[in-house]
Amino acid sequence: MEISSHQSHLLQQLNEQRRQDVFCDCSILVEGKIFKAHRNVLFASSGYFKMLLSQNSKEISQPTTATFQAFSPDTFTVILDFVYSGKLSLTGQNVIEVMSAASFLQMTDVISVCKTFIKSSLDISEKEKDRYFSLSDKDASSNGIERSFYSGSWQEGNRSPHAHLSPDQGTGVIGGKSWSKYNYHSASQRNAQQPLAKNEQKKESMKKSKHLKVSQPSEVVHYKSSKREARISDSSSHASQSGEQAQVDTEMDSSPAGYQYAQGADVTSRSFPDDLPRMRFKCPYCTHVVKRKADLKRHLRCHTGERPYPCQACGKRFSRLDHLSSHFRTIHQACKLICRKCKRHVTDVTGQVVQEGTRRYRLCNECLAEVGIDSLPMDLEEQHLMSPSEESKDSRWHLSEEENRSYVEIVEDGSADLVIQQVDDSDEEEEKEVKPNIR
DNA sequence: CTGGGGAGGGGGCCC
DNA sequence: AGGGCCCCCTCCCCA
Repeated sequence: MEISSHQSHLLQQLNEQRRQDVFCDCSILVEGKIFKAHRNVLFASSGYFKMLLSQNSKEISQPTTATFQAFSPDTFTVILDFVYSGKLSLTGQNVIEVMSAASFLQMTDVISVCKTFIKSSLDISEKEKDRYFSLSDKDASSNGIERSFYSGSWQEGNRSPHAHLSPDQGTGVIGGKSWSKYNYHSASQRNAQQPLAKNEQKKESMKKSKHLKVSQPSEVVHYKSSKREARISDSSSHASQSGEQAQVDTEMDSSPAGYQYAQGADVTSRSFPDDLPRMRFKCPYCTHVVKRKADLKRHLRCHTGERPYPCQACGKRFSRLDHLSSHFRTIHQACKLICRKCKRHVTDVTGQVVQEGTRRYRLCNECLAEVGIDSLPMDLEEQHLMSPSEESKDSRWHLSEEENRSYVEIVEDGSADLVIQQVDDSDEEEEKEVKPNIR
């Protein structure tokens, strides 16, 4: 016969003992703050403590002390509260640090919940954007053009975005049902439903497979092929690891100088010399370590596949605003003062901008003559396309009815019609509608 | 088949 | 913290 309340009661009792410092045989020093705990509980909860305490098991009569500077006392409070209660108090502000700490402490359940939390957070932010575009879609649809791809992920399963618990509010409970109610879409799944210019679809479909792979944590070790990443991975001998847990374990085991499990070891000071920044943020998906939380947030997008910055002109989505800006300048604004044909430097006088579909580039007058284009279009409708940076300053991808219409028309117009325009480098660039107008 | 160029993408870091 | 720039790498296309 099993009494179901026994486990929770036992944990409750242990937590009470911890709070009252009863039978605590372990002290954890985090940035000067001392946490009392029970060796047994820590041993059972954390791979890190398991290693640490098993090394010191012979000295069981001595109280164990561990010192951490890799995370803040607040973060460790969240971790320790989880260990003694099963409840993980995640917020949008602390999730990165908690995940980083959990990775350090080898607490895979916590890592998983953090990942789920981040995913749900990304889903919500994506859905908020999607909802926005969906609202804009009504404008587009009213013009007779369907753009159902943005709202597709919602309709699936009749879920409302508001049915989701906000990551900033919720508390996940491992082993409970609090998280199971979420039915997440991976970023790659979302991508599959997003709009693409016709000429991009083939390319994107190839890249999607990459993203699908990335979105599977168990395969992340195999994801990177760049030399840069290889360099990072080399330091911890990850080549043969296949699973996420194995990866985490290896990080802890094979670091040459850091992560040593000695009594009272100041792990961070061994890992990072004094002249380096003390706080580092480790990616839970790979071995990458960054100095700033913002950089980790940015890096995480390469694992989640989140692409929050769509190009207004062609619909292609980017994970970073600067990449979108670069794309927009290069592809749609013809910012390079180089003749695309002969590669010579051109000016407003010596060259002109040529428009091919949504793509714009420059040709020198000689190459223009060679191609056989010698006149400017006469009856182009005006089209206003803000650069991504201007757009983000303004209304954060807000599409007015007018802009929305022109955007949709451009996306739909995949023809390779050539349109020549006068070079206009002013910030308030007035672009012309794409129309077949070349003889 | 191969080399060059364009475009995309990731990291570091400054403002 | 976010934006943006620079650098580097990879992939793809094309001659």
